[in-house]
Amino acid sequence: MAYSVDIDKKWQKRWEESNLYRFDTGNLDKKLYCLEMFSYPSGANLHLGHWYNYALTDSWSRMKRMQGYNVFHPMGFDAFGLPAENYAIKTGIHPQDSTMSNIKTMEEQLKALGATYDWQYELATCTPEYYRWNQWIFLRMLENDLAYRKNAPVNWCPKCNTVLANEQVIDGACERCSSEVIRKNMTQWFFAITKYAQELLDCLQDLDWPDKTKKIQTNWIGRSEGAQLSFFCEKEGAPLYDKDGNALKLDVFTTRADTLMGVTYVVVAPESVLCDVLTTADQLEAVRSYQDQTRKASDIDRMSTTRDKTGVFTGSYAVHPITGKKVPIWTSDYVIAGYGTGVVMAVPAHDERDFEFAKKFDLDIVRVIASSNESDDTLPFTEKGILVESGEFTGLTSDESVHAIIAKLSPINMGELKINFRLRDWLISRQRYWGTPIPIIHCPDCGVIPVPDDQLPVLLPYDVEFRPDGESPLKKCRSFMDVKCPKCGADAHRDPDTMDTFVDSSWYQFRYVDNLNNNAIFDKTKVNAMCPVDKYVGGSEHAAMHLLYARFFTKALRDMGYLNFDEPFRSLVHQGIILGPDGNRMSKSKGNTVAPDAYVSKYGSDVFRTYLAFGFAYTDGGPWNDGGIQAIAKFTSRIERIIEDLPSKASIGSESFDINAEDKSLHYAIHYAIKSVTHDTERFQFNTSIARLMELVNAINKYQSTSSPKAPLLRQAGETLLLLFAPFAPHFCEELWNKIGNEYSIFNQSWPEYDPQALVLDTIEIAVQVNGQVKFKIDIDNNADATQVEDIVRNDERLEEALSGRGIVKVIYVKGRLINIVAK
RNA sequence: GGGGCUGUGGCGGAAUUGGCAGACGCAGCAGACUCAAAAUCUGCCAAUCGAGAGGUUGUAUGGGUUCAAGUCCCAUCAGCCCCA
Repeated sequence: MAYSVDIDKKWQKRWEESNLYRFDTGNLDKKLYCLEMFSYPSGANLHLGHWYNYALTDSWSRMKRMQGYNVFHPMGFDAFGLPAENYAIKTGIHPQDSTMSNIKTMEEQLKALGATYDWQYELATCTPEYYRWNQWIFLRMLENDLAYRKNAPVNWCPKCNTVLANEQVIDGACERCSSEVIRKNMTQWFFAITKYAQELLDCLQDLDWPDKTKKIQTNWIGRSEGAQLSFFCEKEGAPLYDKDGNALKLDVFTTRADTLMGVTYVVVAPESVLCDVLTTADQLEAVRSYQDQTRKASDIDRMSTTRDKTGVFTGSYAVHPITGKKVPIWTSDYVIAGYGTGVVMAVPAHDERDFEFAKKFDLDIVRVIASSNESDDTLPFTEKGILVESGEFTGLTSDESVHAIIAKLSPINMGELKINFRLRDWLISRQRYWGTPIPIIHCPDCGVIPVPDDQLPVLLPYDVEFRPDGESPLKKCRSFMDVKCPKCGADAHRDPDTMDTFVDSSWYQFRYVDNLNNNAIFDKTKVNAMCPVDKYVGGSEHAAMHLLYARFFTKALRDMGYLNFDEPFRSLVHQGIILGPDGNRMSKSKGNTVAPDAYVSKYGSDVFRTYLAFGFAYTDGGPWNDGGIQAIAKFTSRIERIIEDLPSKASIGSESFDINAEDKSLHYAIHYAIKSVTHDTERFQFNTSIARLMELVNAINKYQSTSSPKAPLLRQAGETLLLLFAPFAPHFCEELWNKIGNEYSIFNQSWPEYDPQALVLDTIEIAVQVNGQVKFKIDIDNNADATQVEDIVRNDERLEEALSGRGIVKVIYVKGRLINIVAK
């Protein structure tokens, strides 16, 4: 029977019945935890991106299995999230119903892919058995001061009366009704990821992760060394005090404390509380209207350096900590409340944005830094240099002056060296239904009260109203909201928000290991034995958020005593993106999508999988090409023919035979294929692995047509070919392995090992270069050393012509590759 | 705006990490088998000059380092991705 989707089904059934992929919990010494990022169960079928990620990582793990590793390869579903809820608003179909039915479909399709998943370890984040532990972690974070509440801005659509996620805001407008989105403050929950900022940065270097991912995280964390300086302030002619009666200080963070003497004004973010405090009665109207205006701008726009500068004077003044001089306090949207302290000292002479702002509003510009090396220092001059016009600091270099300035300010508590991180604490509250309820009760008397552990899970209610009318669905659900205070018994209400779904995916890699545990989040011993994940594969779009959050959770759980390692994912690979045939990202609106199902039913899963392996550089991806899959179908039928003609086991006698050159060359081809396929597959270079297998097929075909092919050698070649190809085309190879009378299963066989001796050739060809340019080639003995090779070349008649009269200056021999003659 | 990545034949892509550029495949061309077609097999296939042997140029562009650069450095151009 020729290979088809029926062969797929036949072996999928057999594998399942024989529990071939059941993980062996008894042999953890050789465990290997291989994990792909789990998927969101969307309505559509498994798409090409899923196949590309899952099928090829499966090939990798199959090789590992054959190499003797006890591979743990689970699969699950990232099942909470916005799309299901939006779908419910549109169609009235409940997120739970649509999600559960999508999961069912995807399970079927994942099985059709023919992967080695052990489905006993499956999980779905939307089940109470899972999200209960999100709540449990939240409570532990709360106990350990890693969770707290504060006011933070949300995107608010005034027409829909609802909070929008960032991805629902398109060009500053609501994706549903197109009205302008504004920023609005709400009290929300945060996880204190910034407490781990330094460790998250420090541990990066030891991870086997792509450099660019590490770089993205480094930038995301954004460590900068600088100073925090303080300014007292005056409003309506009198000093300002805070609520404790101390003089109010404006703290600013700067990496350029050396420019302090050039400060000519101070800027506060319009949305910060300080802005309201500082605004004088005269300026109130102007500031209010400016605040309204900036609520509409996104942070990205606001940080743009090309944007036209806007701003308003608050009416108050800051007092320079060294000169005592008063400088005006402005508010402008180029300062953002969430970043640093929300206040900056402006030094227009030495900062481009300050310069532009000062020009526009006619503020003073005072040079305090001059070039130290005669280079052009036209203002704004943003480099370091020598201080000028800086009183006692004049003449110091920028670096020296920072220490001098801090030395002066630090004793009076007006300045200190400080490290600042760009990383912000993680806002986890979502004003949404389809997520994990936050296990908090708000009591009018006792305040914020955590739900006791023994009352978990706080179940997400099923009967809710999805109509968007300004209230989150949970808030309208009386049966959910109304609750007694666990402390005093008074009427209280639950927190109406749910958690960001990144919470779910921050620790699922640990839950897989002990997914059925009803008494604990997971067993510590099991997790310590099975984790961290040895190979993690998923899209690079998660480089910053998911991967950082999961690292944070690991460290937090470690410090709370629930596990004892530092990092969740030891080794990481990102697959590329497969584009439509037109080279654009696939999308329904462009009409360039490619659905795997049609190809799988036409050619079988293995042809499709192999094409994915062969057609692209795995980490790059690239445009889909229909022709390529034909080539793979042709390739598999060539293998089928080779295997059909393979000498049977019985026909192979034990008598020895003389080895001729053709035998030797096939023997070489076999071992060369073993070596390169092993090496390339290990590194996720699937395309070259398949290329080497094609070469082996070519070599076998060539050998078959020689005068006296030897049966044992042919048999060995055929079997090796099947073993090496099995990870890519598992059903196909299992079928052929069975057909040639070998025992079930091919995946219980050992991965072939190459014999280095087989790869040693008697003679090799090397290139002869003159000044780096190849002139001719010579055959040399494999063992020849540099002097012997040089002799051969010097005696070669072609050399004279190549030199064309020049003399030999130097000779460089690169063993087995080339010899370069430097001539003049 | 900031940050990151990529640039190699008609196409997808290789290149032992600084050592013979274009492996492997697609498409194309020529041939074998066939009454014919399909399938299969064999050969050719970067550009340019040359009948040929062979020469010259060539990895986005311009410079640089090196005995040697697709690979390292600087600048420019183009495309793609990310930004709580």
